Amino acid sequence: MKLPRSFYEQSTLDVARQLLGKYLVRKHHDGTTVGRIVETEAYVGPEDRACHASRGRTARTKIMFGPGGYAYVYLVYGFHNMLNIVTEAVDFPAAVLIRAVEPVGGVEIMKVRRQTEHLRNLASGPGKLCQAFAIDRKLNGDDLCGKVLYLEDRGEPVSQVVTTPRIGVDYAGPWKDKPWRFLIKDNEFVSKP
DNA sequence: CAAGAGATCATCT
DNA sequence: GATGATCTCTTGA
Repeated sequence: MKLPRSFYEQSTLDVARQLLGKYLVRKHHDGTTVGRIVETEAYVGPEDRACHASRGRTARTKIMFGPGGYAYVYLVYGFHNMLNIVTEAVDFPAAVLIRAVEPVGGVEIMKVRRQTEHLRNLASGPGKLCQAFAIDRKLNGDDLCGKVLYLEDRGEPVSQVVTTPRIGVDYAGPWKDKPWRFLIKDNEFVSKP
């Protein structure tokens, strides 16, 4: 049920695709929050200029050079935390950004954290999702095979998957057009169609 | 509803 | 010193 290390050690595009329909579980002293993943993006290796690790191994990116199945959490724009799942083998830097989930458990906690009553606005975007699930940089490097933050397979197949270019990476030159964003078709909880 | 501005800070040059 | 893997609010039809 809980996804094992071997799941994360597959190729990044496969992991990004297969994460759709899986469940994100976050244990916190306020309570547990659970969401069904409906949108992901792949950031693949040293060549991909949209991937932070394309600028080399630094204090921030070193986690991506480690083994799969660890959390890479960082802050963008001074406000928003982004949750990524490190993939592939040691020394191949890659990760999958979790962009949106459908709220499933702990919805009341999410409403308080997000200051909204609207289910569709709780976790429909990478920054919103982190706020709803109380994920911040303190979770950077956390082991997803542990007990605080992990993913579950509940045996639910995903009907149809759509791919698009990734969001917000116009600076990435030829890499910006790669169809490496994955969404569940017609799902109302994605960040944008 | 669509478009645009502003917020704010860790990270790398 | 510049720059984001974003969000929210305001503005104007």
